[in-house]
Amino acid sequence: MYRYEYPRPAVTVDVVIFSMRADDLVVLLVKRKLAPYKGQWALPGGFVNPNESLDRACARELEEETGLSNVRFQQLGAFGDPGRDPRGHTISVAFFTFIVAESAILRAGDDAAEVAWHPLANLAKELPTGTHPAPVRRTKARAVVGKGGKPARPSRATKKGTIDLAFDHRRIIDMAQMCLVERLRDPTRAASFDLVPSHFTMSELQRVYEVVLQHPLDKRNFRAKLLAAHLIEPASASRRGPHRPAQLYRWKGAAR
Amino acid sequence: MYRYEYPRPAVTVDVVIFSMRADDLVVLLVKRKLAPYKGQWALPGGFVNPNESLDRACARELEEETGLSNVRFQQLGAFGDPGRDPRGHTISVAFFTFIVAESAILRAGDDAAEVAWHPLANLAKELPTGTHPAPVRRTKARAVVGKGGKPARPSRATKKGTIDLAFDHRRIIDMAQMCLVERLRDPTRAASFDLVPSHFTMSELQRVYEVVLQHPLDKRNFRAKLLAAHLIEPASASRRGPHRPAQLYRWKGAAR
DNA sequence: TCAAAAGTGTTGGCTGTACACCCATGG
DNA sequence: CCATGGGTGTACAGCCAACACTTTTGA
Repeated sequence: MYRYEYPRPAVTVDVVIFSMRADDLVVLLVKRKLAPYKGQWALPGGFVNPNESLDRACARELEEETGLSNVRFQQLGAFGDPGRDPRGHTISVAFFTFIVAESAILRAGDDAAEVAWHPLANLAKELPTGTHPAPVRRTKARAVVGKGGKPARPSRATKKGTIDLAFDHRRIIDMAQMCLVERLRDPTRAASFDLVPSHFTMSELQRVYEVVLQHPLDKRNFRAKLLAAHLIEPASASRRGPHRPAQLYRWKGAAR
Repeated sequence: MYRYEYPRPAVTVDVVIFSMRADDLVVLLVKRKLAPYKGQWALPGGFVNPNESLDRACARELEEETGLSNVRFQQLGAFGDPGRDPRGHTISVAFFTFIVAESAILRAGDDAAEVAWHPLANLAKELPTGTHPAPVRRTKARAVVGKGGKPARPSRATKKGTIDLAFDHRRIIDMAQMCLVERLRDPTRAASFDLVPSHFTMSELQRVYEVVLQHPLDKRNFRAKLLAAHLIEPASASRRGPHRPAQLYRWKGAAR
């Protein structure tokens, strides 16, 4: 038992980790082993320890619940509406980032019954005041890329199979997504995310952009803009499949 | 006494309110009546009450300590490094905004011995790792505006008269300033601040921009850009001093 | 030789920036 | 009539978006 002269809200951290899988923008979620929201999917996160910085708490909770380490985050903001946690007044500081799903070895631990990537499209939308909105549902695994220029309209029918998240985590994810899109517009800021493996082709990087921004990009413009930023440099050539081999690039300040 | 099963950090809010006075960018500070940092200047702020949203806590604390109300904030982020508060682990959620100093009626209350606007230039700089940096000191009340294009270099000598702030408040102010500058670049976002009174001339608004951005702007470009955004509309003409009268404008969605 | 992805330049529109002179007023 | 700030337009540069064909490879 811990005693304080004045009441204190609890403080948690929550982590939004985006990635791309099969041309879908996905988020890393854990299935809660404990109440509240037992059995529901939620963002990895948990309570901040005494004298622990927010960044450390974030890294620790992520490691405990998903097995991931060595991930660099950006702070998204604090969420403190009363009622956002049924256990009582809880303030959550949210962080977000983007990593390469393939390089992430997941291991459910601690309060997590399960860890998995979920396409954003499969998550039930937050009710934005008023009627319950139709959940987004894609016709195919292939994302909006190449769909014409505008994001695909979600189908109108409330298809079941959409996942309701615990707490206000859907809202946090929405804000993180907006923030991610914002950062991607500037290549310099975008470079602080692990959008692609250490060595990558232009097309690979471009595909990530297209999935996150939800619209197709022009190959030549993309290439030109990125090279103009002088953030990447050529490495050695690759080959693959029945195609012309592509030039590999790496980030300029890269250690490996 | 309040008891919890696990230890909890304390949660506070801090408010950075910028304004312009005599061509200086100023911040609203309170002189602390209580320990820690008793007698030192600090941002208005304080502990979050049970079941109080962060925004409400922010508004309440501001009102209690400075007498200001009806101020709309933007969240800056959470600051939670252990050691930032000598009383123990404390997480602060910071907010910021810009208001018109002239329309603000200040009244020190609560834990504040005094409330006052302070030019940013008078605040001691944060030590950025390494040697103690020279505090900024302006030669005149006139800010950097018209100084050539680049911000003025601070003089090298550690002039006394600079104010050391409590806690990590200097750092918070620095981040808030960066964020404010960022927002001002887009007129749409800038409109969410009270940069000028309800009716204002182009020059008045431009002067605010120049003080915040710390460099002079071109009159014609400024005017053109702002009118192109369709955010303001002409009101009725004014006159003043021995000059040609200036057109008054107001924000388009404005109530009054 | 075919399918599939890689690679490559130019153009037009828009946006930002630099720049100088006349105007209306009060004193 | 003069000092003071108000008001106006144009020209160039850089950035972004649109656009189509050739190249290289494996099958």
